[in-house]
Amino acid sequence: MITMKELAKKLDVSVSTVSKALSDSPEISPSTIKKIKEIAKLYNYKPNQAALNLKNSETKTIGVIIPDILNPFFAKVLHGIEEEASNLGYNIITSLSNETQQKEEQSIELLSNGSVDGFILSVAEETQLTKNSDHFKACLSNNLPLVMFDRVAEDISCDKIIIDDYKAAYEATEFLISKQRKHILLISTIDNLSVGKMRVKGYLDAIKNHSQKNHILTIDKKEAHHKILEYLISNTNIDGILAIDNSSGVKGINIATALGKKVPKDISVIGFANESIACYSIPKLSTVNQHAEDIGKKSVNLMVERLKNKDSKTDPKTIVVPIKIEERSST
Amino acid sequence: MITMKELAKKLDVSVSTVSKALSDSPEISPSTIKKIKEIAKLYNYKPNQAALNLKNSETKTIGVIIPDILNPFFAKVLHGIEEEASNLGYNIITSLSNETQQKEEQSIELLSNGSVDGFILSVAEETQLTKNSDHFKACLSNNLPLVMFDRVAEDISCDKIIIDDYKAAYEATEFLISKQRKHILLISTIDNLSVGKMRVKGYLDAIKNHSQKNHILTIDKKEAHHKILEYLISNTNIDGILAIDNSSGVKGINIATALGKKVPKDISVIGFANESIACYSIPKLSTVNQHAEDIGKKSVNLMVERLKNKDSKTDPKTIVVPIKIEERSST
DNA sequence: CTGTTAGCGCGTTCAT
DNA sequence: ATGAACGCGCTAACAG
Repeated sequence: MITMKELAKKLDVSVSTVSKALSDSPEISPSTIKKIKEIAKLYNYKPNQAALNLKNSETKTIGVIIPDILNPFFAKVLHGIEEEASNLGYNIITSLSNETQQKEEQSIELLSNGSVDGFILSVAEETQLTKNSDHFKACLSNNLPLVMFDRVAEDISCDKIIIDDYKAAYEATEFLISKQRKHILLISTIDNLSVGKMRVKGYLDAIKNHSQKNHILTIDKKEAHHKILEYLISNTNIDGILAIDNSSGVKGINIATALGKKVPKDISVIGFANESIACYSIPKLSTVNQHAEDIGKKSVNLMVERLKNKDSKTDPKTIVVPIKIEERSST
Repeated sequence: MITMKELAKKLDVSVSTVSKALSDSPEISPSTIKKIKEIAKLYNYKPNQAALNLKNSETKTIGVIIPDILNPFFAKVLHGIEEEASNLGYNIITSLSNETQQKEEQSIELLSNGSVDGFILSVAEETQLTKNSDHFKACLSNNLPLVMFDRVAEDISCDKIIIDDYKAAYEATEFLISKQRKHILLISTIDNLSVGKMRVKGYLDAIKNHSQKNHILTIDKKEAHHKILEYLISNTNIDGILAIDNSSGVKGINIATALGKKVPKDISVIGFANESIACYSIPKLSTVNQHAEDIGKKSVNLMVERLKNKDSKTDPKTIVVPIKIEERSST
């Protein structure tokens, strides 16, 4: 990497002349500007990012902490974040918490040293259980802005992007009811998460308001197949499934089919997922589309806006992203 | 963020004393070391990363360019990369090429300014078609090490991590043959990729050596369902499927089942995928496990090793990661 | 044992 | 129109 100093020596001018020329300063004569720019291009000069970071005390880099990159929802959000950040001239440093609080804390700690200008994150499962948010507070008192998406910490005052999980589940349930379903089963592998709890609430209220009986199956992801199979065998009256995580819906269809049921004639299924998973069943799973990419993009927008107005202490915003029910042949 | 300068002023010592004290220099008396460390902890002092980057002209950051984060194989590799990098004290800046050459070039260009110490990447689909590798060359001539994994550029001399795609497909085919399969269909959505071509070769040779007839279905991912269905309807003799991408195997099972075939009695299926996708069919798909996390970890190891010996020009290595056939109930 | 100086690469005064 | 000097935060060489 060639430096200004070296360019200056080659042309026998001063470093500051080079600096000014490269930024088209009116102080420098057009001819020398041309000369300097030519040699800069020739040697493929690029301003050293580390030096700029130090000088400007900003890095144009956002720290992103993702709980689980194998979850297609988070993968999509990351995609949205990366795209928008790239468009706005920001880089992202990605950390994966793997749902542990320890890694989440460590990531924040390690990057809170001038490596990033702020954090975009979704709270790790473990952190949602312990409800410990000291590391988030440390972040803010460190003057590093925070944007939380999807899974947020209630007691932290920062920008947030969420979907209306209650409403989403309520509407999805009503959607099944509108299909004349009388025994709708809710399947959840995420009952320990804030979003999971809200979805269950939405389901229960919809069920209640339509005077139906609720059926809830709470399971661990690893034993999903086994438990769903068992449940559907013992409860043959189930004619609708609302899967509030992203994988149980497809499994539900496949298991129901294996049991000889016709989907959607005998049983309707809808899940919180997206096309990339919905296509792994026949018929394709209907979904509550959470617009993951959008969530990512909006997170970056919030972050960049806040970085621009670092001094002016505007109030934290919470943006609720609308969901959309995408009907496919499973309902 | 408090600086050394400020700490120094508080204790009325010089900045270099603070610096030395914090690194336990024997030049400083134990008592002042203690004093300085205490106040440093009190004010939560952290060395400014930008300053260190500038001083050491290294960032302890690796640029990672992933073609498609929704592909679980790449998601897993990223997981491995992140984990190993984190263990070794490195951060990663992640870019997504979305399979385009333009974004791949842009990412390299943007980060080749002291933002990262090197790149770990898998070549974008488009780049594999155009065979243009000027941006990779620029990288190397810029003295930024390159590690390519899975999809590599043949004409670039750098460290590489691959699986033996030829052998993997050959063995997977023989595995099906050992199950008495006589009409094995190869399904591919990645015939334009180097890895896809090698897998087809492996399949063809295995088929030939066992005097069977080959059946190849090359399709676009978007129309996979439709085309596979069509093919299986017109070719009822197919009794085995080798899916060389990560999604067609599950689809194959589901479609065969929908057509009334018993898996694996009537038809055996094996795919290049992993547990996270294999579980979306009944029975679960058997897979050629590519040890994605391992590939990620090894990539980081290669990179870090090369960064350590920047001066000594050791020859580029190509590491071949062994694959493993994981039989599940679909074969 | 502690302090002064210099320099990493850059942009921004302030002089000339 | 050009150059010299300074500082961002840190470490290392050199003085005392």
